[in-house]
Amino acid sequence: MYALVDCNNFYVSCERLFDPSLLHKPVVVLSNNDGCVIARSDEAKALGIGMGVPAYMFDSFFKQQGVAVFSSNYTLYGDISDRVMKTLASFVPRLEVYSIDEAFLDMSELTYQHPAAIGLAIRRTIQQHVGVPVSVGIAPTKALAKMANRYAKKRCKETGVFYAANALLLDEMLLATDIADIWGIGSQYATRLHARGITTAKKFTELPPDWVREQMSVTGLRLWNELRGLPAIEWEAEIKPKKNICTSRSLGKLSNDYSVIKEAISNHAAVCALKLRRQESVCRQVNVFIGTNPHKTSQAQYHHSITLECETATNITGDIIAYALKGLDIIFRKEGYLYMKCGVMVQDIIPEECIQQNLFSNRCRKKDKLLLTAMDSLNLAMGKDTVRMAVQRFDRRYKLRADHLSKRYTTNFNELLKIYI
DNA sequence: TCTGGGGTCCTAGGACCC
DNA sequence: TCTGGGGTCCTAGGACCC
Repeated sequence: MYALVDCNNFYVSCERLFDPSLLHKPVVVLSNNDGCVIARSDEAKALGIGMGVPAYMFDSFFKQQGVAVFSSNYTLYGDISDRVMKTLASFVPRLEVYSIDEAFLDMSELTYQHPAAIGLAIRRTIQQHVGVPVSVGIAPTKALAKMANRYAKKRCKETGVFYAANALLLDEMLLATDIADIWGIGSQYATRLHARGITTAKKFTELPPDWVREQMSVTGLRLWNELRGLPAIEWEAEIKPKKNICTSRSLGKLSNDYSVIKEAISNHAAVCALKLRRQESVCRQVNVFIGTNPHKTSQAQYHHSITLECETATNITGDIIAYALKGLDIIFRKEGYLYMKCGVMVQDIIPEECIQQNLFSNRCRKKDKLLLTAMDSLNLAMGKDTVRMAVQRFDRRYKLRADHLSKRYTTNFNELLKIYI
């Protein structure tokens, strides 16, 4: 038996934590650069604000309806997420953190307690210890637990917990779940299934397996088995090292200033290198990409990327920046284009201890490593941009929009919540 | 009348997730 | 002025090997 615990409207709940006046009011959180809506409170959903809608189109609507708007504050959300996960871990021997606001719990060893009672206890404890509301779905497989969670949000608003305890309840849930709301069925598959008259999860489970395999590959077949109660999706308790690491951002405003883009690419490359070091990996390829604004169809479009092979697998900031800038130099076209976004991706990632030294290199890795360790620990202790490479500069000339940013209440001493008495 | 039978690796593209 | 930023897995087809 598995449980899926999911925080309700997570980013919104994080903002409400430090401003209770936001409770029962429409609240939205925007993506980076205040681009589009990525989290909505129930009240905002009820106003018809869709997921992913461009924020600028709703400016006046937000004002008119009294919608509270926030820029995304990942420092805050990350810290609240850690607290939720730590609390969840205290309930079960096996926990799989699935995303910033969701985790699977293996309930199979907790036979001395009723699963629904555990679900209720989890919800109560998280509310009390962290302060964000969660929903709990409990069922025999991961895909069914996902579905049960959704079902709990819709049908069990009071308790926030749904336990698919028997075949009858499972069937009820499968019948009530739209095909498009199944985990693993996106818009493409939903359309294909609809065309065949498959509208509910129940009907999906009644399809012949050969058809599912042919139309939706082994992934679809796994899902089919899962929804019939047969576990087919693996349990991933430990966090696996990433196979690709990407850092990219909008530039904040359109630009074709090579030196500004160079600065941005250097910063993205440095973050990639740091992410590599954190998971004790090195990469053998560096990819750099730039692009104009695809929404501005009236303007000339240019999207290009290039991948460079590293001489030796590396996670050294200076190396990754050098490769990225070399790539940028090759793909950058100034005349006629205005760039909106750029980024760096490191690929072909292997564990740090597997580095094959280049036979002709006289590089001293030990020295590099000492320098980077010093740099990382300084940045950890004194703020993330304290020590940086010269090309990254200190006078950021590109800046994301974040006009509605809340404080980093839980992670920065200067931004603690102030209470006046 | 008639052109083997295995493999592996890589890439691009398509689907999905949060 | 203004539309995010990450990831994963699977498949088909081509190149190449013996």
